[in-house]
Amino acid sequence: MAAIGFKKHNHAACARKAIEFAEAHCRANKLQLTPTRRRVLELLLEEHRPLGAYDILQRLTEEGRGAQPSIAYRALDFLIAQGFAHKVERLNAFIACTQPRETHTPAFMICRGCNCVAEAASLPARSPLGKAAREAGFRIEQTVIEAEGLCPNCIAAGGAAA
Amino acid sequence: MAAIGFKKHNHAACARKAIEFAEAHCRANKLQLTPTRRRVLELLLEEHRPLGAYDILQRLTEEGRGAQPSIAYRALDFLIAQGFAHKVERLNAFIACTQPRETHTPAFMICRGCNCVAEAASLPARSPLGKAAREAGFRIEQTVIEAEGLCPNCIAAGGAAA
DNA sequence: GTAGGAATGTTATGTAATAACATCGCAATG
DNA sequence: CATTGCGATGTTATTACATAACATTCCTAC
Repeated sequence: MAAIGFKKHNHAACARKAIEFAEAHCRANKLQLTPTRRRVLELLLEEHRPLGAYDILQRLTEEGRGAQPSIAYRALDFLIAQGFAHKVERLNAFIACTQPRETHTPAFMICRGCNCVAEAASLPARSPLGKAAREAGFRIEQTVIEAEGLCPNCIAAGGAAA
Repeated sequence: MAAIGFKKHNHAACARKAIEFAEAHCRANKLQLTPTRRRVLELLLEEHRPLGAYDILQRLTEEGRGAQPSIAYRALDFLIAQGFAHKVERLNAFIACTQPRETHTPAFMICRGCNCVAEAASLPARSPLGKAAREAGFRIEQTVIEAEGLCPNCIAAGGAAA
């Protein structure tokens, strides 16, 4: 839980924190937060919306960092592996992690009105899914938990056929 | 819960039941279970694995039912809308519903060892996600709940680097 | 008998992701 | 200081997934 949710907040500060966390994490684990990787993380942090890999690629291209899908996918793979970003399967798109310091299985709330996404921490073990898995003898390694609907702002606005 | 799980079972019987249910549902709601729609459902029911849209399309083509993606996607859209099938977002693939009679939000357990998938019924309202949504004022309309890991058979087999 | 709606046919295009292989730069080691 | 190994990039090509847009067919209801 503890979704940072759909409230306004200080973007610049949250982005700066995330970058600092990534830097520290990479230093501590001898990983390279290379310019492209760092830039992709910055791009994701500028939004609380998911970006497609090709949106990112376009930005990179405009900035002269190469025009091939691999460029974007490789950076994204790294960011995801380190927990700095997540893939939103429902949208085939990517989003910066808003709570990178905790080990977590992210859960997303995707607003179909304004296309924003909030991240919550899920606890798979406690969910009905976790229970079903135990009963079935299934060993969960990763989970995708995504809800689509309307955020409070869009509900208030009577947005998108609420 | 109540995953039909990873056990062996009578394929033919479960497929027949699902088809019968679909027929009845369509009759009751004046919907057309056309030959292509019916055939796609049958194809999905032959497996407890997800099939890609293009896998299905290939089968349809071999059977002389047209070779364009739309054919497959339209049939799948119909089956999904009626709850006879689901999309597994993680795999960009489709699977027949194993519990069509209940209104449900499906949850999937995807085995990376044998590529089989079991369906469980999730209860979004009771999950951590449901709680987070209530706290955030988010109105859930649809959920994607998917777990990836190893099924009991593959664990027993020491399968795929268990 | 013809108007409307649902389903299908068909062509084309758009979007997402990966494969495969070459190269570069750096750091550890002998 | 050569060389080997590895992680990161560069580059070309291909594969996979999905939808747009428009024509046609077929049934049914008026």
